[in-house]
Amino acid sequence: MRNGAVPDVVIRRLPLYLRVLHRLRREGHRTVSSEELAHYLGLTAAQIRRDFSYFGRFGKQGYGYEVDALIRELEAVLHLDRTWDVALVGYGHLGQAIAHYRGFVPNGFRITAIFAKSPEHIGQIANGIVVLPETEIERVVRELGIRIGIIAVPADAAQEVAERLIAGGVRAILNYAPATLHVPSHVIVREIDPISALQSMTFYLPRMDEVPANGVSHEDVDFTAALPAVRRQATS
Amino acid sequence: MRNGAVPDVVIRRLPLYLRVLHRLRREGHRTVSSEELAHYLGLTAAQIRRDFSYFGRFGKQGYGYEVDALIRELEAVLHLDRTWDVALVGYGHLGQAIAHYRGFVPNGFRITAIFAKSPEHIGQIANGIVVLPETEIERVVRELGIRIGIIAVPADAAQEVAERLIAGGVRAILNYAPATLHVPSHVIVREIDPISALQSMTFYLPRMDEVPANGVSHEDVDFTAALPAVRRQATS
DNA sequence: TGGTGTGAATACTTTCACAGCC
DNA sequence: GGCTGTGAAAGTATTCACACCA
Repeated sequence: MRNGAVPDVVIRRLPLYLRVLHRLRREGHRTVSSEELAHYLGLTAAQIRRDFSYFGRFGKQGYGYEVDALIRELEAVLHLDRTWDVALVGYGHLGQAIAHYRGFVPNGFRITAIFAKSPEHIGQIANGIVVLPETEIERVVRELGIRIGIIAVPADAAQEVAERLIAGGVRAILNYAPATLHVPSHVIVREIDPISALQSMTFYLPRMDEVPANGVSHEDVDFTAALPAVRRQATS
Repeated sequence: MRNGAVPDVVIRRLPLYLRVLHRLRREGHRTVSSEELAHYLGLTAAQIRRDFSYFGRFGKQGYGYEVDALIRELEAVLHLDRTWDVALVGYGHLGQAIAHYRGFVPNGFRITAIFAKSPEHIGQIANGIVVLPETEIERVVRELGIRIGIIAVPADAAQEVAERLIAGGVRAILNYAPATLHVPSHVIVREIDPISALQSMTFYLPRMDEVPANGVSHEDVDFTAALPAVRRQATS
């Protein structure tokens, strides 16, 4: 296993493990079993043990995993034992919301450059960062050594922005634009696409507005014996 | 699998097909081949034909697909030949951005109820909708017959909000909170999680100069096989 | 005893490759 | 000739089930 490739689907689960582990640590748990983790995440214990096994033997038989040590291991695997600078492109409604989001820093990311096209946005200041014109992307990204970009521009501008980011040295793109980016194979892209997520859920909803006569009422529902919907999806 | 016949992974691709098809129609294309669609989406032609084959025979041999007809077929499959009402819970930074997003309506969704906890938000008006207290969720969602909810509250409030939405009749949840929701099996959940997306990409980024001394390095990982945005490059 | 790590089995997804039809 | 739809094959991912160990 050591020399083999790690499936991307495994990599995408690691941040979810970290999220739960941080919560457990906050709540004072010292150890955790694969069974408990599975419960919290709506996965199976075997899957969690298998996932960890790609990277090492983090557990102790008859005991489980030490929360603290496991966090350190997984953060090292994901290269989260440092802070990553991020370039944000787009400063409309969405871009501004992203620029002001307080969740990046505690999770290892820091927006250190912001770019916009519209003259009304350029020169504004967000969290102490001056919004620069998009023509500066390549130069600034290169000078700051930024490897991660967030695209929050309209769909028809996304490809061009991606190319500028990549020209400046970006290797990972978080794409909020509803467009498929065409990038070279050394660049990774993840999509944030709420419209697609909604549109894929309506498949499972009956067309009619009325609640079926035999529908399940909430009193019948067992929220603790979780069979979370997480299992039927990957990422959004 | 909720549906029993069609894999969820296929369902999640259908909105992407629709997105490209709408663009093609806007640009005046009358027909399209699986090969072209594959190119635009970074998938393979065989995969696209296979996906469509779960729902019918939409193409014409030697010819391809009629863009217009294919859009209608896929929208019918996804139950997008109507408008879906959506309840939004949370009216902080994120909730407000969602409430004002103009992309829902042209894609079949309309926010018709908004709920918040904080007294400073309750009573505000967004797009003509009064922000109601979260205690009203169950009653209002039931009275309006809403089946889709968007959760944009802090992680530690998300489970309770989900339960209220479900109690009111919601069957599909778009969850922006960084928390795993535990829901009964007749409810579907999709996650919007930019932090996890970022954290899973850093795995593939070398830490500055250094290559991990042991463990799996990014070169061992076959992400071309897992990442659509990357694979297209090889195909084209 | 309780829980890990992992071969083997199973389940799922994608791709190949080609018959068939326009 | 060109392109779909689909059996069959190949490739991935998950789950089972148990040896083994603290």
